Amino acid sequence: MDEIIERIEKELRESGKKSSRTRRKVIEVFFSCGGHLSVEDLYREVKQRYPDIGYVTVYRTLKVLEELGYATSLDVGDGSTRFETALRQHHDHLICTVCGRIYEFFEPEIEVLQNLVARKNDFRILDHTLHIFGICKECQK
Amino acid sequence: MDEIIERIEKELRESGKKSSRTRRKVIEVFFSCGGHLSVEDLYREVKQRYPDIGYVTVYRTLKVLEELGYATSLDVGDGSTRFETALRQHHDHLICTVCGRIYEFFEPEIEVLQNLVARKNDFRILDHTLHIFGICKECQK
DNA sequence: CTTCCTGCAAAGGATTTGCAACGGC
DNA sequence: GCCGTTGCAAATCCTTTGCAGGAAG
Repeated sequence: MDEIIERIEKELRESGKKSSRTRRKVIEVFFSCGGHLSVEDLYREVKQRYPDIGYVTVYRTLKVLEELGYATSLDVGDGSTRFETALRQHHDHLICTVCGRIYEFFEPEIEVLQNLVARKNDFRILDHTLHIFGICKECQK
Repeated sequence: MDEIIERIEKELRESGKKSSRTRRKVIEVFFSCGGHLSVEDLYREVKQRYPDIGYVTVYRTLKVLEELGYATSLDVGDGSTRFETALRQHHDHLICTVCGRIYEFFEPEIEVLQNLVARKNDFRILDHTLHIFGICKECQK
């Protein structure tokens, strides 16, 4: 946990930015929460532990993390952007339209097929998102 | 073309809505354009042929079409929602991050694998979106 | 002491809503 | 005539920006 933050702070400095106390706190909360948080969600968590930190700072910190590659934004179609930590292996999402929960999966075969499709179309892949919307196990009961 | 509009108008009436001249015009333009239009795009097209139609009506008409299943919204990550006609077979998208062009593809194997993933997770699929971002053939030159 | 960061308020863009007039059935 | 639709303006939601003060290097 601390190593991650230190690595990020090091990269921040290397890219001409600064590592402030405030920013460190936001990053710390973000990584300790872990889920698929909206800015709103993260702000709420941050506020609880550090009441003096403002909304805009959370936004800007997430943006910086995304630039450095430590956060990934995803659009689940509910109007607000979600962010997740980008330290783990690539994965895709099962999104429950009833409760909003987000589950992750990784299917190597699908990845392979995507590359195939790209090659067939002379398309150079930079990124991809696969979102499966539906009803999760819990909500089917 | 006309059959489609008539089918939609019939469904509109059946679902307690109405089929007005204005709405018909918007629907007509939407289907004649065909691409992956933003509300802005469609509004511009509509305005050109029927200057009296308002922005909000385009929004609302697209929403109605989506409800009835004749339009699908997709988020390509550029801030505004795109809409496409939903009469064709399901397909996924290659989105060029340089020129913004959107290409379509369909890979049955991927569909099968998605169903497999869902089954493994006891997840009932309602829908899915697979967006591959990258650089298209044209823009690689 | 220069540059970046912070927090507030204010601006911005996309989308939705309230409301009075209008149009379909 | 009743109820959905239209168009305008205003409101709303999420996100970004301007700016003055504060902190980092």
